[in-house]
Amino acid sequence: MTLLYSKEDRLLVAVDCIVLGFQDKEINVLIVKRKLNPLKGGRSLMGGFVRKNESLNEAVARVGAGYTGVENVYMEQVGAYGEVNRDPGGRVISVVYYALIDMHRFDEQLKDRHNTEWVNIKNVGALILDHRRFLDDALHHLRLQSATHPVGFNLLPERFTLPQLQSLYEAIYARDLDKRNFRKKILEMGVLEKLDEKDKSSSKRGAFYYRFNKEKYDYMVKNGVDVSFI
Amino acid sequence: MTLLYSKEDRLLVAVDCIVLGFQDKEINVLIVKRKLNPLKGGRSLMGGFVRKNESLNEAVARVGAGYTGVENVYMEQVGAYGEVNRDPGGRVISVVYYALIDMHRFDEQLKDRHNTEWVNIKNVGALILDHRRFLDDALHHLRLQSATHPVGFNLLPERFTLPQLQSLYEAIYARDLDKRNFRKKILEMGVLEKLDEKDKSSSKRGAFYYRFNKEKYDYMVKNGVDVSFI
DNA sequence: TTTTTAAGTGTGCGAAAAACACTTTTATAT
DNA sequence: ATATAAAAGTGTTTTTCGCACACTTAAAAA
Repeated sequence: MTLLYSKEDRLLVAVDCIVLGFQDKEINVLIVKRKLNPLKGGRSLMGGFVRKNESLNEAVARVGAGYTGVENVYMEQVGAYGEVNRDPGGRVISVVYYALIDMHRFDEQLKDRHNTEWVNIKNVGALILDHRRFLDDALHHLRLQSATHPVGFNLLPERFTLPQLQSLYEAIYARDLDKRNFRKKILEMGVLEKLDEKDKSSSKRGAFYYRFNKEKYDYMVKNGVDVSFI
Repeated sequence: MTLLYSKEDRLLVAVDCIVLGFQDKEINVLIVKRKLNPLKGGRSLMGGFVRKNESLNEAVARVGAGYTGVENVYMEQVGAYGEVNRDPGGRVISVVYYALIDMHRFDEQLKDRHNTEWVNIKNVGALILDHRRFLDDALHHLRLQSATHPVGFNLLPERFTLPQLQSLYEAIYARDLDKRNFRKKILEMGVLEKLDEKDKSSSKRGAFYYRFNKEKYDYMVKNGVDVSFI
């Protein structure tokens, strides 16, 4: 069975995991100082090779969890990159994903261990190989995805306020949004639950917490109600 | 240099090429009777393995041209699929693309040689492995892409009529469009050139030929004019 | 009790999308 | 020559949606 394709070339397949988080009105990406040659010490995304007995999804979840300590994370595939000489270390096909995590769940201890740091996406600068392109493509994908699907909530804690949510979308789209229009539209969709408690950390008055009702959203989608996002 | 990653597993990497064409108001996909085991004789998309010294793009162009005789084809990547057991013939990562071709350029002689046939996308039915999912994902991608980019023209000859173009978009979106609204919108964009000649093949009156002016479109995009499609 | 600061709230206008039906052209049939 | 048939071509009205816009409220701190 495993000999059927025996004459074909076999290649290294890597996954690269772009870990994104949101804090203080900014989107941040986890950047690592690369541990191996070539380009040891260079600023890099988190990558790893796909093993014979794991799927792409399993591989990227493994790599992501290794650097963040967070499991069961929302991920999207950006695409596969396969130029012959994209990696001077060898012929490597790279499949790129981005992961959206709640930064509060990030395991800070892993930061020193792996030499990672959170960098505001506005200030990332150059990265090794074609990683800068991976990041740009991922952010482009995220913007498209955010406009039609409720993916942003994965970057927030379970309970969040409307000002927080607005600043998240402002960070994703890199432009200011009108407060009244934003609130009107997001509340009209009917997938946010207002809670009784307030977050007082950023104002005297405090802002009510909300929660995303995924069950209701899924139900609406299943029944053909079109729920387009912001 | 090539020994740097020597301990890592190497995998088979395939490209699958979904060849789409348009004729008689219908979108068709090229389906092949598979030549090799396993699943020899099954209804399949066109695939091939990526060689050590070719990029993904080169591989898929090679595979596509082998079955259609058409080169320099518009292609889009759909994604990479990497479940461990997706192919009973071995551990294969598949990177899926779709190609949009003008069916008039298709080399009919290759049809018999490779046992291919054009099938209306409405009547494709079951395919081997996860190819049915590849096709569904590709069509989804094509719909999104068509709404924002002028990709449909790749499915038409250089000269086409507005009724043809409309029926193409109707096929892509699988719904009827209003003739007046369609024509108004597409002409207002200012990227179609009306020619003097008429196509008389489908009506007594005849319909004027048009041509897509890619240079003008690119110029408009470069200068920030947003040209959204239908 | 005054001040400060962010949270919260409603309306009106303009542009774009969607609905809608008749006229024109011309080959073919009578 | 005239009638017919069949698809191409053409504008206007209505509706919807996005976008601009400014004041009030709550509550801690001074």
